[in-house]
Amino acid sequence: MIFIFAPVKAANSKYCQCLYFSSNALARKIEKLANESWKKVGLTPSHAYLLMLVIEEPGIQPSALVRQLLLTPSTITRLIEKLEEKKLVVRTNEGKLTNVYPTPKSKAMLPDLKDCLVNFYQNYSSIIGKEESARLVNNMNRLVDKLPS
Amino acid sequence: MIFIFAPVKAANSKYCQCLYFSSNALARKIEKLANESWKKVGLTPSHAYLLMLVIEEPGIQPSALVRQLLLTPSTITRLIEKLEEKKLVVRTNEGKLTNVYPTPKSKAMLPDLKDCLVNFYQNYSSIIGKEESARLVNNMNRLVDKLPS
DNA sequence: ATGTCATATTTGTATATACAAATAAATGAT
DNA sequence: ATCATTTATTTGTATATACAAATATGACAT
Repeated sequence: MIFIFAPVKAANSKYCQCLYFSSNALARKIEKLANESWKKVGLTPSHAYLLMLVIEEPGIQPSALVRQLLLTPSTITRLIEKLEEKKLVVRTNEGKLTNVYPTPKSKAMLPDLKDCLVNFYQNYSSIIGKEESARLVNNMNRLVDKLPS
Repeated sequence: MIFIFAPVKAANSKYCQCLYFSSNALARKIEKLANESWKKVGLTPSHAYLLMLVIEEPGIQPSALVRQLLLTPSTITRLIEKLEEKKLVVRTNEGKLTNVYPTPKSKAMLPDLKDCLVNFYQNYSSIIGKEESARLVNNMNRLVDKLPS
């Protein structure tokens, strides 16, 4: 295959040997791919992951979502707010705790959400290979756990 | 070492086997580490990388910066605008092209910028190891180049 | 009981990034 | 020469995320 115009490649970048550069470039590309996969349910991947956790564990608290999604408390609140606007979750307050519950509407969406997840997985693993992606995911997670929070 | 409260770990997350989750979690942590390293020059890592490219190649055009940094044209424009406000670069227009030049102020900063780069590299490689990080960076770049733009 | 500290959540604000559309200039075909 | 297409850049707007501060509640020692 001949590229008349040079394709934009990380390998062509001066800073491609820097972890900052590579991890960001990768995350942005993956994000784009994931957005495609979750378009069918009209949610961003983050909202969809959070919603799936809520459906699987009704009444789950924001602090637990923080731990599951590795996002900050404020981000979790904002994600929940958006899902609440869309009538996909409801919040109840008991003392200082908040419980997040799915609605009938979102429970009915669960099969579609799982389809998106499968679709996304198949999508990226067809591009980069099942074993390779599994290996990379493991390496990345090891790193995440080593780095300071 | 005993953790009274469970640390937040990717391994504890339900979705830790998903590339979306892992790549984002990693990028966010790396971003935080990088922000620390570049605090000394008062720039975010993205601004600093862009600025270093401009200093190394005065007159470089936004389109070239897009290719080097794997960011979108609009993002590049916004980054340049901010550096212009800080009097670290200037722009000239010739026809449809734009040239970006460093200022004396930013040229004087180059050693500090490189220090930040070295500091960042030493920082993360002391945490995760030189070979391991190099290997990971290579894997990530291979992926970036495989994924559709 | 009271006061201090820790925990859970939300709110105000800032920021990097992207998409889509707009603008402008260059190229090429007829 | 003129018109359509491509290329380069900017602008308007939206969004996910985070930090810092605010709020509220619970726990615990005295």
